[in-house]
Amino acid sequence: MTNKLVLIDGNSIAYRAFFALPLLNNDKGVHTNAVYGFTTMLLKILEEENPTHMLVAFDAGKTTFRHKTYEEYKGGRQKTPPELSEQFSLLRELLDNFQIKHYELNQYEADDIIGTFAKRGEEEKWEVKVISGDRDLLQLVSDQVSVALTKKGITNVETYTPSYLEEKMEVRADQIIDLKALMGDSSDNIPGVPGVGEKTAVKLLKQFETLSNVYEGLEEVSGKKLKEKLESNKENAFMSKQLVTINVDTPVEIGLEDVTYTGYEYQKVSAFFRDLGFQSLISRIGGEEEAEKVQESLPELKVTVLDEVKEEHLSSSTALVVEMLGDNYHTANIEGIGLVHEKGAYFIPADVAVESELFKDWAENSQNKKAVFDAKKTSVALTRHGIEIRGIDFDMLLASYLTNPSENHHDIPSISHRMGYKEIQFDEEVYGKGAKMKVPEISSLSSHVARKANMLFELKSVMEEQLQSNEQWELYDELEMPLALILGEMEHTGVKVDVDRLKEMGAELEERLNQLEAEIHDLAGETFNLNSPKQLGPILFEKLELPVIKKTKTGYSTSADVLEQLSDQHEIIPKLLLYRQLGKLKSTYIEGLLKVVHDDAMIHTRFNQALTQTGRLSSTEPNLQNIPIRLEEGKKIRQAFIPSKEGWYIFAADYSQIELRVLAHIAEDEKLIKAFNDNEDIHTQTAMDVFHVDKDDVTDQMRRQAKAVNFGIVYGISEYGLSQSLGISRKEAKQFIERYLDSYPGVKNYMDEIVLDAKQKGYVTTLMNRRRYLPDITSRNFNSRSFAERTAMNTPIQGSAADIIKKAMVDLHHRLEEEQLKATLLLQVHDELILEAPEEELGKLEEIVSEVMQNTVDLDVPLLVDSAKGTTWYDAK
DNA sequence: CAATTCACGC
DNA sequence: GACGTACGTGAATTGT
Repeated sequence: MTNKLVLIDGNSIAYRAFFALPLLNNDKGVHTNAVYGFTTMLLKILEEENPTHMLVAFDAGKTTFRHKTYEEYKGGRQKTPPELSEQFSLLRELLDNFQIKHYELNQYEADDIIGTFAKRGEEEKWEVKVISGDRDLLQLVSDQVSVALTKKGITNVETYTPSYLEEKMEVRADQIIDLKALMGDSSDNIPGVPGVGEKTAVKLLKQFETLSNVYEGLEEVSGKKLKEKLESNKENAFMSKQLVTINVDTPVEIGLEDVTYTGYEYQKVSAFFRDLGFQSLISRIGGEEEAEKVQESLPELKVTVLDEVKEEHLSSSTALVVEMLGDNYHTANIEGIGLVHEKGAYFIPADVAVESELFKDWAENSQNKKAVFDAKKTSVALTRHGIEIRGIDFDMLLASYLTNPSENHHDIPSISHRMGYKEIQFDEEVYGKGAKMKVPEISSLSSHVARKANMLFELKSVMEEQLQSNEQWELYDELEMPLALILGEMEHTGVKVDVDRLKEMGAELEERLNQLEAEIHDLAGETFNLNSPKQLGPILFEKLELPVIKKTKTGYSTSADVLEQLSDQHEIIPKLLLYRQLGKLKSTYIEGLLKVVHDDAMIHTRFNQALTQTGRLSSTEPNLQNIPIRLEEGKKIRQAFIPSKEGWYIFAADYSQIELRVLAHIAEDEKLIKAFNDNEDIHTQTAMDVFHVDKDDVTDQMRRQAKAVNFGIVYGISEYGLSQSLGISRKEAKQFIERYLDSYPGVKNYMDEIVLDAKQKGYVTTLMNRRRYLPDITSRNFNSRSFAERTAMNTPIQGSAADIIKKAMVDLHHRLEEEQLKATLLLQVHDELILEAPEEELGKLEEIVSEVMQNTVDLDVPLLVDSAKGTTWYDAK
């Protein structure tokens, strides 16, 4: 079998990839688009070509031997964008991980290195393939050497063989140099013969074969002008020839034997992809076989699988992993437990652990310190098996989230890899994913779980130090850690649902939806899938000829704001809007909730405490933070949320305008502070200040607009966003914001300062030192930078509000225990807390909850709390 | 199974 | 002046 040498023009492909792809940012703020594009190209080559030898050549430095011939060589070129140049080191890392040789040589270009290797490969009668975006390389084409040029995009290439080249270019490969010499090349600043383009050059070469022949037979050239041009640019033409000629005898210090390619190691490459956030590429390179190989190659970790737990297996300072497959720890089975401490690494199968009195006693003793990943998950899972874990003194999940919230993968393997420990596999590699997820045999399982515990054991102190040095220890230790256990209790307790009521509402909705569907089909004159925007679009905008207001990537937009603008144009529109509204209620809230109700009519959501960039919680399966409230139809869903015990009530307490109060406090804006101290209606106050009118002259319209501006401030929306929400022009929106900032100089000052501060430090912080990194704040891209600036202004506001309510939860939990109340927390919805309590506690509860929430922090403005009780969530208003 | 569109909350 | 515009979760459709 003959050898196959693949030569890649590194710079050229990197450039192509960079400009073909949007400027991707990974979550650390490093641009990766060129690396990504390069990688997809590389993977394609490896799959299709099966090379035995491979080399990626790069240009070195700015000057080359060609500059001696012609100083202006490549003159006038735009300098490489910094967003690209910063990717070259990653590119080299990529190649190292793939075990592909890369090379550059001072004073020479990538072309010359490629030419030299192509020639050497040719001499050995190897098959050679060159990959580039640079047409100059076509001069290398021969019977042995083919050249693939990138077309549009990056993975699309056009492969030139001698015959294809001749057909396409109308000259032979050996004439390419002369062709270029005549034509010149504006991108390399090569003059050629001015006035001679591709057409003329091809014509001349067809007639004369070579450049020298053209000049020797100049008399026979047809056309007086052309003759003159050739005559007077003879020197340029020959110099150009010299410049475009690839040096096939470059003094490279490596030879063919140095570019042997024998394949790459799955583990290395997948770890690199994981670091860069190339998730999609991992599955592309990953096969089960490779995953198994990796496991064999992992370094030893001696794990003892226990069939009985004994004293000697336990320690007062242990890393503990309670392993479950799947995300939902309210239902998932425990597969086993990993323990690592000074005496060794152990794996306890689930049934052994759960039945062991010794293990239970150890776990419930707070003197035994446990380092875990996800304290909430761990405690809920153990609680389900009758074990109340105490003494958790480290949560890697929270530590990782607090030190680097922008990271998307807070799991033990990902964190370990980021910290430089690669001797652990990803869950996906061990368990598979999706439908293929399964528990492996015990040796793989125990080894993987023990390795996780081992990483906890190894990394605890480093991560703790990081929290300390970030001044986030208090945030971690006194806020998030205690909160995790409180949230765990809330989740485990669950919320009771009136299933019959839900079903009743579902049946009612069903009827109304059927009726509406029939009416809409009737009005449209045909039946179609009402839930398909793709089918609805043509009916509204073609058949019924309604004006097109907005388009999406794939067709007409039929979103609510578009439909609202059309609502008096056709009677079908209001019906559609109603259909959508009711359809949403039925599918998401009725059917969605029914799907997750347990047999005992309880719902157990999961609060994600390590997800949002601002510090807020989120809620899943189901999301209980977006149960309808604005429209009466939807609000009725809340009638299905009821107390879990007879004679109990739902009790709800919410902060009034917490974000704006936080803004007043951190911006130290006197006017805002005064407004809150005087307990003014804040939107009316804003309207008075922005429009310079008296309280009595504030119209509903003015208050509405002021409210939208306040909303914009709190959520960090742009001028565009404000203009959309108010239905005004961007210019007007801009004026509103300016008038707002003129009215509140303290706020203006804060906004300016926080952006400067973020630029200088690279991150912003909240009241309790939560961080958000903003790498884009110095971006030269207007959009990225603007977004980062708005985020810098908004995150301290929203994040501090999140800090405050979290602290209120910790304080309240403590207080409820202290007062020995039966009342218990059920839910948190960003600025409100939902509890349930027996009737006799309601009076006391109202007092306590308000007091705790209002006094959990001391701001320059009062925090106001509204509370209410009811026999359902709906009635607690 | 992933991407797209839409809609709900704060 | 263009760019594509608060953060989340989830459902349905559609194309791979």
